[in-house]
Amino acid sequence: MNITLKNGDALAVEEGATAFSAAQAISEGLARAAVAAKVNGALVDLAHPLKEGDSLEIVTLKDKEGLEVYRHTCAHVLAQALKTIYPTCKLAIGPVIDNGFYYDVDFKTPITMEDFAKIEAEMKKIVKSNLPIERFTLPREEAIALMNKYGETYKVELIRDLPEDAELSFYKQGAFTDLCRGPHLPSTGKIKAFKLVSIAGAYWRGDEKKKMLTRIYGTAFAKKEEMDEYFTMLEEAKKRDHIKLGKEQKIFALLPEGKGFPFFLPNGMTLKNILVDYWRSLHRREGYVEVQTPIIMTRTLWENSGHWDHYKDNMYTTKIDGEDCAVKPMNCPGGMLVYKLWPHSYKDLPIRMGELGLVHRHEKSGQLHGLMRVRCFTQDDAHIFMLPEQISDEIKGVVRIIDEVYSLFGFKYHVELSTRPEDSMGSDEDWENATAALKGALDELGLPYAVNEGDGAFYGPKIDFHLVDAIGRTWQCGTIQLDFQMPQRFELEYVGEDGEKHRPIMIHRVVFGSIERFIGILIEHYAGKFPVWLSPVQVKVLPITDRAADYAQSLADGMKAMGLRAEADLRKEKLGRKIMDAEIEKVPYKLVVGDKEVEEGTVSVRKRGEGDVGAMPKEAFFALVKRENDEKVVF
RNA sequence: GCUACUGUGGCUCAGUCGGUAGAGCGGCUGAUUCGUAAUCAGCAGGUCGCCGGUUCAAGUCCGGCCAGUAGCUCCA
Repeated sequence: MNITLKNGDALAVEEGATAFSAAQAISEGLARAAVAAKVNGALVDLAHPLKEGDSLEIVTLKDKEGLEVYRHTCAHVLAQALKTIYPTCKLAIGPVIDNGFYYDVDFKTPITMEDFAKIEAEMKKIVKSNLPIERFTLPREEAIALMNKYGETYKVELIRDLPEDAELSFYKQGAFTDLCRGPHLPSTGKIKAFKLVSIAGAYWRGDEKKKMLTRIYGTAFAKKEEMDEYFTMLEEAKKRDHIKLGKEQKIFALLPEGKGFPFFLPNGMTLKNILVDYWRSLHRREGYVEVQTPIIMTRTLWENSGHWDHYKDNMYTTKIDGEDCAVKPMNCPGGMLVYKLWPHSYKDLPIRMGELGLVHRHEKSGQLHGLMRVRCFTQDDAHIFMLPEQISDEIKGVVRIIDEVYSLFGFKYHVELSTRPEDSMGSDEDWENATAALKGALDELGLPYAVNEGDGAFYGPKIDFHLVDAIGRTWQCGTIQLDFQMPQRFELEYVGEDGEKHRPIMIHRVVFGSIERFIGILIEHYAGKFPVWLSPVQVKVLPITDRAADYAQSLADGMKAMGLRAEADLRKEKLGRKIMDAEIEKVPYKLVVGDKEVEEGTVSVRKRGEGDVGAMPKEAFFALVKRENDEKVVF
C-alpha cells in the first residue's frame, strides 16, 4: 500500500506497517532518530498503524513536538519513580512546559529537593531498563475502575470530567500505567539527559480553593551538552536579575515602607527620563498630542466606565469630602473626559492622545516581583479616536511605532491576538467587529500572529506584542486594544460630513507597556551594560594624579555642556581602583588622563568590554560619544 | 492571597551541640601622587526582621506577625 510522505513523495509499505516501520523503510538512521510521527497532521506514537493513503511525517528530537514527546515521557518516568519510592502518593497531571515538564503529585508526607537525588537515581534505573511503552484504550467505566484500583483519585476526577465520547488512552511502562493522551517514546531507554529542577506548590486544577499539590519540575534534553547549555543560560539569567543589578547599579530600591511601590534612584531616574524623552519625541513626530489626567477621580466615573464592576478588587479607594473616589488603575476614563470637553468634527480625526499615566493596581502581595510586577507604574498610554475607515491605518501606524521602538533596543518580537474573555462587556456583534478589524489590520500588514482565545481586555480584543530578550526569554509589552465600549459608555461623538452625530472608534495602545517594567526588562536584556545613549553615566574621567585633576574636571564639564553624562573621579585612589569601580558601575567609556594627556590635550580611552583602545584628541572623543548618544546606537 | 524557603552592621556573608556577635567590602581619619580591575594603617558602625514563649541562658528551639524569594493563581 502507499502512503504520502511530508515532502509529497509516495512510499510503498507493507500491510500492517506502522509509522516506525515506514521510517525504517526510509532509512535506519531516521528510524533511530524518530521519537513520534505525524499521521495526517496528528501527532501519534511510532507504533501507530498506517493505512492506505495516510500522509506521514517522522518527528525527531530536532522538532519542537519531538522534544515535547521526549519530555512528556520523561514526566512519566518521574511519575513511575515516585510511585516506586512513595507508593502512597497520588498523581495528578504531568504536562510538558516551555523548558521541560512537571508532575503534580499529592504526597502523604511532603518531599523536598533533598529527595531529588534518590528520585533521579530511580529514574535512571527506569531509563536503563529500557522498558517498552505501550498504549491501550479502555471504555470509560473500565478506565475509572483501573484508576480506582491504583488509588489515583485525581485521574478518576479527570476521566469523569472528560466528554462522554472521549477516547481514554493509557500508557504502560513496566508495572506503571498512566492515563495519558500521549504520544510517547517507544521505550524509556530513549531518554538521554534529564534533571529535576525545582519543587513548588500548585493548586489542583489551578484553583486556589482546591488542594495544593507538590509540583516537581524537571527538564530533559536530547543531549547532555544541550542540557548543560540550558543550565548555563539559567545561570546567565540569574546574573542578569534586574533586582540584583538594580540594587548594585543604584537604579531602584524596594522598601518595606512601599510594598510594590518602587523608589527610583538618580540612576534609575536618568534611565526613565531618557526613555520618556525618547517616547515624547517619537510620538510628536507621529502626530500625537499629550495630556495628563488626574490620578484620583470619583467613584461615579469608574462606575460609568465599567471599571467599578470589572476591576474594583484591584483598585485603591478613598474618600474626599465625603465623596467616594478611586485611584486610577487605567488611564482611559480620563482620556474620555478630555475628548468630551469640546465637540469634534470628522476633520479633527484621528486624534492621537498620549498620556504617560501613573496607574495604581492592588496586585496580590505574592505577585510582586521587582520592577516586573509592581503596584504602581507608568503606562505609556495613548487613546486614538478615529473614523471607522481609519482603523486599519491607525493600527498599522501603531505597529510601525512598536516595531521601531523594539528594534532600537535590539528586541525581536512576536504577535498574539487575544479574543473575548468570559468577564467582559458589550454585544457579541461589537466584539466580532472589533476582532475582525484587528485581524484585518494584521493580515494587511502580513504580520504572523497566534490567537489567544479569551485573553482580551474586558472592553475589547487586543493585539499583544511579546518581545524576545537577549537570552531568549519573552515579555509581553506593547498592546493595541480596540474598544467599542468606552465611546458608548461616555457617549463620545463627532459631527460627520453629513452634519449628523456619529460615534468615534477608539483604540488604547501602549508601546513600552509599563515604563518601570520595561526598565526591568532592559536591565536583564543588557545585563546592566546599557548602550551609551541609555547609560546613566556615559563617561568617567580618571585622573592618575592630582596634577591631572583640573584637566579631568574640565573634560567632564565639557561633555556635560554637550548634553552628555560625564563624571570625573577625583578620589585619591590609584588608577587600578578607579578603573575597577568604573567597570563595576558598567560605565561605557573610561578616560585615563595623566601628565601626558594634560600636555597633549588628549584622552586615553578605555572602552567597556574592550579595555584600553589607545589615545585620541579630546575633541575627537567628544564627537564620538556625542554621535553614539544621538544615534541611539544599540549593541 | 496560598504553599515552601529565607531574614545577622549600608552591601555580601560566617556564626558548630542553645553559653551573650565575627569577616570582607563600603564609610570616616591619616599617610601614600601612583599609567589600565582592589595602597597601607587606625576608627566608627549590630535590641541578630518584629512580638511572644520554652530555658539558669535564645542569633540558634517553639508559636504568631512583618518583609523578601521561588512557584500557584492573576497580570503591564
